[in-house]
Amino acid sequence: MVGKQMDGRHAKTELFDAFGSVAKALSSGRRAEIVDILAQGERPVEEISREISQTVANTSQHLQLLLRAGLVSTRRDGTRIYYSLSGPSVYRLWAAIRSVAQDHVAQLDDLAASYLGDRSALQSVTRSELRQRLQSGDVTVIDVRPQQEYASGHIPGAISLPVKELDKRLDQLPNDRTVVAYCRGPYCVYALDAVRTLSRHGIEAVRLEDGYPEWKEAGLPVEADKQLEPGEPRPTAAPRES
Amino acid sequence: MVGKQMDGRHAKTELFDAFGSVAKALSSGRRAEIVDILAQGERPVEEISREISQTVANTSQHLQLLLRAGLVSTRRDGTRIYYSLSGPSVYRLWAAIRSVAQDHVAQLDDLAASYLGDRSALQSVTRSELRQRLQSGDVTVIDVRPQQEYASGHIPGAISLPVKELDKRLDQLPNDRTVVAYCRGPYCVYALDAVRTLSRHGIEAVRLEDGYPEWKEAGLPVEADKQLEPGEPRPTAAPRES
DNA sequence: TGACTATTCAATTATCTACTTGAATATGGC
DNA sequence: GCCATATTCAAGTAGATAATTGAATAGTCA
Repeated sequence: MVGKQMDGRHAKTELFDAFGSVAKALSSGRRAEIVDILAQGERPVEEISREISQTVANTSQHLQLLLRAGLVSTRRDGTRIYYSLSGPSVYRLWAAIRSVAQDHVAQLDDLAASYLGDRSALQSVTRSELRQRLQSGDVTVIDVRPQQEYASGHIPGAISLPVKELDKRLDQLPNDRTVVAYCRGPYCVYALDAVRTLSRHGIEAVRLEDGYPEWKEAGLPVEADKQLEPGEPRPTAAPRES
Repeated sequence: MVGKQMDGRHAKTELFDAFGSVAKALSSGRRAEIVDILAQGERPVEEISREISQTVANTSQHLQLLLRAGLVSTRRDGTRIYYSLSGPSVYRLWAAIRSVAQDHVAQLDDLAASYLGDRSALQSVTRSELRQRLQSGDVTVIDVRPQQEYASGHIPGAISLPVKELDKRLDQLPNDRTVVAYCRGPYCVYALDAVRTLSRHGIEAVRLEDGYPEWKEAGLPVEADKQLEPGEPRPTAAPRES
């Protein structure tokens, strides 16, 4: 043989340790949050650190661990370093982890409820339902993530209406059509908050059952604004003057 | 609200820590090996400990960690406790980890080569190829895993011929038909060893590109010997007397 | 060039992990 | 009830991990 049965156990240990190191990269809740954010598109360190409520130094260390493990890659743009997922298999791994947690972690529903609030009163639509209703044109779809995430990829036909601006821009929404809100995924509060806000203002609103990354992963059509600067004119909701 | 924005960060931390704990369960190479074995079917502690070359006490602790994390469940049968994967999402998670490692861990090919040996000379067939050739009946398919694993599920039409017995039972194989060997999955040595052994003896042999769990996961037909006792008459290769 | 900003590095701390060893439980056969 | 076997528990150790703090790089822009 090729020197393999020489020490099969040692080689097997090293091989499976390599698989273990991939899992270890996601074994920290903070790194799981990072991957969830990067699933929306690339981000510089400082923004990630704000999202996960950690110091920049600590976030940088988490990111470098993810980088060494191969799950993310970097791109320098001037003084900023943008991190992104290395490929679609990384997102699929993240989705697989959520799925196991959903299926087999007893407390998960409680934890989700205490972060997301009570979802029982809020209606949701599936991806295929939304797709049909988009084609027949009888809904307004809003992307309630930060505009930057909308810019790096969104559902065609959706308008960008970040949940933080929702209160100020309610008048831009029709009140004779159902509004469908979507955000980062099944454990993101934005769409839920948006639906709650809209309902409170008498606008019929539902949410997409999961988020943009799941839509994209399912192979459904997506659209991106190529080069959008930070504080740029961006797609808005229904034009005021109409 | 429902007491959620009271401490959204704390709730988010706990939720994502729960996802992290799922990944952490697979962050040890030894536990990854355990999951790979349990993907073949349930197993008692002592056998698992032998497979992963660890003491029974240490293996037991790994298993209990997997149990607490929700990835495995147990069944008592007399004095033995059989561990098994809690559900299909756990296998999918394991497959997702391998896939990320394959795509993004630089040294993986080297590690795999040093455990599995040089695969370049050995032919493999895909699942769909194998399925077609099974239907046209022009191949002999052998399951080279330990017979117990064959018993708890195998490809219909395959015969059990554990790689450890292959040398003694070569005469049970036809030498006028191609033999297809399969085993536990893409990082299992058994099918590779079997193909090498058969080729050395002048029998045309190829391997299935991956293993039984992948076949089953793909939704292809499977077959199981329901209640098979440990040292029982088992399905054998071609009958001697024919 | 020099001030400014984004990111990384280095050193430290408290906590956790994998594995070992030896003893404790629990079940089934006699 | 008692022995044998399978599994778990408990205590200990060496090494790893997440987060903190403060300093060091490496680009940008005036």
